[in-house]
Amino acid sequence: MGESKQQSKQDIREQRILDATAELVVRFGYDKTSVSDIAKAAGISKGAVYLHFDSKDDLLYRLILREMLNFIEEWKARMKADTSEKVFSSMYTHVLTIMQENDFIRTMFSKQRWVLGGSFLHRGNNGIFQQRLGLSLEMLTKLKAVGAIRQDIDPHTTAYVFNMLNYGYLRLEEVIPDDMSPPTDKVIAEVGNLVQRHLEPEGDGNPAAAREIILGFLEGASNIVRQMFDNAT
Amino acid sequence: MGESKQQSKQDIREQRILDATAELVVRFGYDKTSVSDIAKAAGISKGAVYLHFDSKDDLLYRLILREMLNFIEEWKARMKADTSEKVFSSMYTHVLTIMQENDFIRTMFSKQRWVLGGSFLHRGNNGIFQQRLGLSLEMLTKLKAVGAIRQDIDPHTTAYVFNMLNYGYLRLEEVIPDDMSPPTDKVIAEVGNLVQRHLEPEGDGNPAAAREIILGFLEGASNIVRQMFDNAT
DNA sequence: ATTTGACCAGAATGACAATATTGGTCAACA
DNA sequence: TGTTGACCAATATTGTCATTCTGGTCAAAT
Repeated sequence: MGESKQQSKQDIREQRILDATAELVVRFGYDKTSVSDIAKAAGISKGAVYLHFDSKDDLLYRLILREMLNFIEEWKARMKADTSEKVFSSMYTHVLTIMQENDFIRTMFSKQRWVLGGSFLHRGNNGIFQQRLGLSLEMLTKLKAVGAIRQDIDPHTTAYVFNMLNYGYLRLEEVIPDDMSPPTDKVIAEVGNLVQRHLEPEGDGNPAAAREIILGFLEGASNIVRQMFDNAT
Repeated sequence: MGESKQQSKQDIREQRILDATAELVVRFGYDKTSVSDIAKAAGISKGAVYLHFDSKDDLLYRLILREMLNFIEEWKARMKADTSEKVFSSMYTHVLTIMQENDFIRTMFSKQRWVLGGSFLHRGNNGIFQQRLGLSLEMLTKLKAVGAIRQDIDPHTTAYVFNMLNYGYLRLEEVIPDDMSPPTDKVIAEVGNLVQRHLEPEGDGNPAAAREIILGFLEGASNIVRQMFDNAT
């Protein structure tokens, strides 16, 4: 850390390009967003974009990694700042809240194919999403091992059900008209309670141990993405 | 009950038409299914279809009503046959199971626009689905009033969250590859537990009262659809 | 050493005509 | 009486091709 000022200026412009891309991709989708549009939105020439990224695909790939990293870091920060004993509720409400507040993340996870566009996904970049299930599975397994969640819970099935919840949360709004939906913060709180009650063992459980495992999981996830990031640079 | 044999024969053919329609619509969608195809699959001429139904739209509308009625009746039957004390779990596992077993219902609720086709929905037939939320809201309100569920539950929000679960259940399989998904019956059981734990009040709750209300709700829903059915004939 | 924008080959788009299908009708038929 | 399938206007689909737009490059300008 502590790079030269020149490097830093390059970095700032790179971030501006990524910002512009995120905004345009959310609005129009990857396929309908041209490199010229991105350059224009970032206030530079098209050629300059290629000074930072190998290709349009590379640009999107790097954007996804950046947003995933931000997402996990934000999640970790909120978890650390949250001292509530209801760790599972906290964990879940934070994810949903961050998703709600980050346009790109939300759109990417819900619209998926539409936003990223067939062209990008049909190039083998599909696997980025599939490890989400694997990671939360591992976390549940650990939580069960130390007795921080009910013992009659099957991690694999539960991981899947949580993904159901997540996906339903992201997509139900397409189906239910706005004026029939309860306020978002109420929905998030309710889901938090739901998760808490489902996982919490009889008695007091073991919130401290659970916290450790969850933070460890986030740390691990963060490292994985960071490593993908470095490999791509 | 007890109609003439002539009437009955007409009815049988009407059902065959509806059966054929259901099968074709699930496979190809409403817009891509032609009346001639339906007639051919039902083993009659195209003109005969119009002896039973005013229009193609009318045909689909009646099919939807029939399937919804079957769905509710099946649900009611299973609830009556199920004497478990975990009423909420039962209620939910039965819905999911029926959905799993009924191609048309499952497809209709998950693919919606795609299956029913823009042409049908853009004619104001959209409202059919939206009262689902309203009904389960009413049911939760009653359950709360008699103390059969936790008192800190907000019926509106909870109804929405349950719809999230439902919708996620139907659509997640599009995103998670089959070989990563746990067996369906495990998922259904897990969701049942989740719902049970979320609604169940401290202590033993009041399963008997809950059963009554749920069955009453199903009865009401059944009647509503039946009335729509009669109005459309 | 940077940054640009004119430039290129290939892909996407849209206007249009030719063609095929559609939902629905009805005279002829059984 | 109950059923059919040829028939029709309206709509949807297909094939075409000139035009535009795309991602990516690179000589020229700064």
